[in-house]
Amino acid sequence: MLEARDNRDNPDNIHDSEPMDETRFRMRLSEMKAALRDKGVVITRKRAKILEALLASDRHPTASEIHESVKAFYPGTSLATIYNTIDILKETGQALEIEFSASANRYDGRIPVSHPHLVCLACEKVEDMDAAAPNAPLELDRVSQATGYDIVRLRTDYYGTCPDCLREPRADAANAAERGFA
Amino acid sequence: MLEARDNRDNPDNIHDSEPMDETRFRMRLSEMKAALRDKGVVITRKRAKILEALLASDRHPTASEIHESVKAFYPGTSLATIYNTIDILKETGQALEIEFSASANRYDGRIPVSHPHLVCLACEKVEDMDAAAPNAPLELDRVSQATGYDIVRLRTDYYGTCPDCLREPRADAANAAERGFA
DNA sequence: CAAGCGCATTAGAATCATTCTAATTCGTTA
DNA sequence: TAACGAATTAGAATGATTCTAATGCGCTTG
Repeated sequence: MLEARDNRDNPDNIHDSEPMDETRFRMRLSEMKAALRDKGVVITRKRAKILEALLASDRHPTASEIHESVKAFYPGTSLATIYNTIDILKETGQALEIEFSASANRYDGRIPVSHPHLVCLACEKVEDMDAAAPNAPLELDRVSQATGYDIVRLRTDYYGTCPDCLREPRADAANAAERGFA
Repeated sequence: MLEARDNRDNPDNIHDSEPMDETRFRMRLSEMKAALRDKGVVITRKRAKILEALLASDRHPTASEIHESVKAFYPGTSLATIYNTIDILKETGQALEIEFSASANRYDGRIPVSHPHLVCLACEKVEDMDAAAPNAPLELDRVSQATGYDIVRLRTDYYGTCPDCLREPRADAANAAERGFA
């Protein structure tokens, strides 16, 4: 998690955009597989690749970005399979859907519980913000009691321009395209 | 319309779902018109009706709900006109778009600055939650400084089931909740 | 090894909100 | 009244997602 930039010295750092390290990646991957198997879901090779693509990206991939990743290994893969698998992940609580209407939805398999996101309007990437996450359950209770709602999920997103895009501003489209998911 | 629930006695009440009173409605309406005219936008009769429909609804209407309202007065109105006017309202900062990918976007013309919403997954209505709004500007600064982003907008939504739907669960309630947001 | 069952996968069609396009109409001003 | 630009229109286009119906694959059982 802290391999590229070491920002442990900065107490103000409240977001986490680092790639997962190998250990964490593998742990989370088998956690996901176990959770699926518990529900009777068969882990096919394609499905395994979809889980890997979801975890490997540090940008919160869209369905079609995952599709591209998987097709590198299994060229004949259909988009429908990606959506099917994502649905299973959502149903089993193993992935979080971050909804956008202007562009494609993005998915978080690393931290499948509600937490704040940083959304860059220039390059469209989505980063996790860890700081406020622990408060979330308390917050749900507080709002439930205050409003009479039965609150089950909280969405908190901050929209703006990320440091990279602030540094080298370009046409939004070009910038977004260039930073395409691998 | 909604029967006026009197919840002034409840100090815990932090949401506001009441219809606007006549005075507030008219004030906000002329405020919106003035803001548009300042930008050189002509207020046609249809556009005026669109603004009224946006303000009159206490559910944060969708484009097509506004369309239905306006068609009662001007039957030939096209959906494109609704979207055109909404675009102008967004551009001039007079309406807030609440994005959903699973269903149609909803719009808030009453409080056009970012504030928390309560989203009912059963009946899909969106209510304002006033409590935390004053903190928003500070929050943007805090997050900007902590993350290096230039944060311009904050979205906070609570998803759950509203008191009305908790009281009388409908057949499609569970269905909508499941499909809507995982 | 063969047969059969059920889930996984597929291509392509369908859906739905939204945006675009190009033509027409309206309102204002000269 | 003429003429210009903005407003409005119907319908086509778009793009993400979901649906459908057929096919394929892996597993189990005999």
